[in-house]
Amino acid sequence: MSVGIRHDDLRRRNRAMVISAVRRAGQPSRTEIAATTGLSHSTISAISSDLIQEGILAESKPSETASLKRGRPQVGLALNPEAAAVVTVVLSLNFLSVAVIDYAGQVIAEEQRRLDTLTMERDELIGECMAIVRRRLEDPDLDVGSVARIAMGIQGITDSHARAMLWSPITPLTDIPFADILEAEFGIPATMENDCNMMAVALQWRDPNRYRDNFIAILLSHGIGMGLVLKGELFTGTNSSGGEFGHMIHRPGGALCRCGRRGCVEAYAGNYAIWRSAMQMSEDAEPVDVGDADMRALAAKAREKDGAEREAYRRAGEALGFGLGSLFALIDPAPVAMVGVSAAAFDLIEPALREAIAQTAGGQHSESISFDTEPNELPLIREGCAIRALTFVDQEIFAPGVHRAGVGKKNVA
Amino acid sequence: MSVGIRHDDLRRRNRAMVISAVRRAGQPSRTEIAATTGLSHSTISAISSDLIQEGILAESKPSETASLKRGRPQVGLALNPEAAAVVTVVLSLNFLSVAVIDYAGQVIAEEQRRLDTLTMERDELIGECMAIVRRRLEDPDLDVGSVARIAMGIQGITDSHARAMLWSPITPLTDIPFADILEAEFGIPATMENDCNMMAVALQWRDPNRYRDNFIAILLSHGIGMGLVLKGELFTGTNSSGGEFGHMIHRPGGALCRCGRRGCVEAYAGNYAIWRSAMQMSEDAEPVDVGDADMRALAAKAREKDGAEREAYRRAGEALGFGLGSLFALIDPAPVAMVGVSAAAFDLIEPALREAIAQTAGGQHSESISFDTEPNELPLIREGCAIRALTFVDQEIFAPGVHRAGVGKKNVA
DNA sequence: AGGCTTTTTTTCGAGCCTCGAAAAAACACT
DNA sequence: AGTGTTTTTTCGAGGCTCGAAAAAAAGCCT
Repeated sequence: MSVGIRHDDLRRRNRAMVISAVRRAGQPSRTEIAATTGLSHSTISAISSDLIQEGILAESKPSETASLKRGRPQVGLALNPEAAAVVTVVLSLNFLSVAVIDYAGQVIAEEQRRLDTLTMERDELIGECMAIVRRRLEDPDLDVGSVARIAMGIQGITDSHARAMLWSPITPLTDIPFADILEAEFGIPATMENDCNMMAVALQWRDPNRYRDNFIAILLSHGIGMGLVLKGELFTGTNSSGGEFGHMIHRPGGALCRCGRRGCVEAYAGNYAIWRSAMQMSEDAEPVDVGDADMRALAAKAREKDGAEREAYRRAGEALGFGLGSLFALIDPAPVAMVGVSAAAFDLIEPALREAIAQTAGGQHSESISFDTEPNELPLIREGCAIRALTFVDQEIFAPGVHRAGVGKKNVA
Repeated sequence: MSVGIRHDDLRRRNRAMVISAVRRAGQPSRTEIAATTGLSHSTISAISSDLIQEGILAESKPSETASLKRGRPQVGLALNPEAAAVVTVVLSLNFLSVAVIDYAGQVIAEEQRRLDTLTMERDELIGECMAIVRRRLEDPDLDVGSVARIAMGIQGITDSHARAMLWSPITPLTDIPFADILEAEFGIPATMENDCNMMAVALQWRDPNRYRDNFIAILLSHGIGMGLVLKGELFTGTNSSGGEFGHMIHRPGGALCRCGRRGCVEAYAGNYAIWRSAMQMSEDAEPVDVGDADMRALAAKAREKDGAEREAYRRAGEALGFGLGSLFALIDPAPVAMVGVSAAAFDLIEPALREAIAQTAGGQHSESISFDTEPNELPLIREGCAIRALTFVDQEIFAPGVHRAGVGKKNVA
């Protein structure tokens, strides 16, 4: 079965545990770390001493409130911002955004660009992505050698190994191995992440109380995406990024979906579907791209008076509700975050959604279903990418299996 | 987050690894174990020497083919059958079955009983279960002290901690904490497992090549159940045993399901649903219990000539296909095992099922979807329970966190 | 038969790692 | 300045795994 535990793994894992504890807590003292990890003070002392010498951690001021207490004051441990850096690249419809983030998680540089993703050629699209990253890496203020990871996020389907974009609504192009391309271009390990998965990662980071072990992040935008966390871990499919919630079948043979099939949840709840329904177009009408401003206007109209607009949102809620109900039948109910422009219209969606859920098996524990909304997905996606990349550095570079990064390599004094 | 690794955990885990390697391989030599676990020969030697002295393992003849080779012959290690025993209890419609199984996995005693589960009172049902277990435990041939675990399996929903039956189609009774009752009665740790989950466990055990990391076991019987294995681990819901595939919504507001809701997959594909449809009864008709013999006759009739019977199976296939398609949209396609009486009629179901799947997002990787059928669910459920219980003994009793079972306690010389 | 080769298993010392106890350090309070 | 309190480091003990070497148990060959 799985492989045995070697003796060296022990230190590796406990090192990773200490780093992770510091990343979570911000400026914990050694005593606090000992408490949260369950390891002894001596062990924490030894490990943190190593990490400080390697330039991964740095001592900082203790937490302010501590000065009121008696006894030797706690010494805070913090991530050394200069220990490494990561780059996030978020590619969304007509928009490309890059950020450089230090090891402590602070954004130290960023750049954004508008581009016409829907019509760009393959080489052009890849070229733009490479160019913007190169510009950031050539910044004289940045020590390129310290960049340890690039995490790219994209709306669409990625493969389960986070290497390639398989399909995306923002471009007709398919199967672009962005991770490999980035690695070849810059010699820095890279991943290609799904946008909704990164939203889920970010939510878990922002509010670990609400989003801990099991929760769902749903992107209500042009398409419908989902990031799913089960047992505290991001759930991905076996071949792809998985969680194609938007393409669960709501009504067999029903409305035409952007994916070419019929009756998907998205064909009722995606922006284009709501628009199509509000305009009283046929369910077979070709999906069209609707701007955020138009969607906001539509929501306003639906709030104003009863009519086709309100009915369109009602149908979207119904589709989402039955979809969630089916999902909940499989995994049991969990907190849900609705993200994206249509999350701002959740007031219009919610009644029908709750009504539909109540008709499903998942509805029986409806008390544990609660919804939160966040209209702006981009900051979440970037934050998720950053956390993904930083966690990789924590675990794979600063706590490697072979004691490689140890003695010799001091990134920073 | 999660807790650090103490030094003692190391031995515990490697002990568990060795035991598990022996259980999988049957009679591996120390060298083989070293190869599969990745641990050194010295470590394996030390651990297996401990385990033999504690009576958990025993040396046996080497594999027969080895005698042809030169060099010191391998000594096979096997589980000591007398090291412990477990009891499995499987409760299904009108049928109760108990087995006592030795540590090596051999059935050493069993007993079966017919009873009218649908009409029995709570005390009566519990009483019958306790009585049959007590009879087996009082068997003079059995050393009661060696019974280390009771695993009970039941058709229906159990809680996620495997303590209680929450709801079951075989009885109107609900919320029976069988695990607690068994523990209180016999002082032996017990669990209450879901039948489909145990089917999945058994399939993984029987054919680890086909059923390894991701697969689905579906019970086609009176109701529709599912056991789901993802990333090699049984997937359960957060509140319940989860995987209520049968109650995903196929057609919102559609046919009446036994659960009282409308449009569930089961309301089209459960035995009662196929029967109802074949008899051209209304979709609102109250679900009735259909015997296995009647179902087999129905399938024969459907094969014989086109008509309402064949159409009923077609509809069942369609519902299952769309349901699987939605499931595959979430988790990506995986091998499927169809179990239960209607699995014998899978030839009637499959065409419509494949057609429906092809219309869903999950259908795009249809090459990786393959179906296997197994008409008889009971042996699978019992086998799953046995493996569950034995694995528990392996991990929690013979490789405990605190080095308790070590020096003092010799179950057997 | 007896020595040689081959393969498996055990033994032994070295090197790590974690832990508990005790010591040291750093500050507040009196 | 002395005392009390809390945090951090130091130190020795005990375990664990590993690699190398030795021992064991065959078959093979002359």
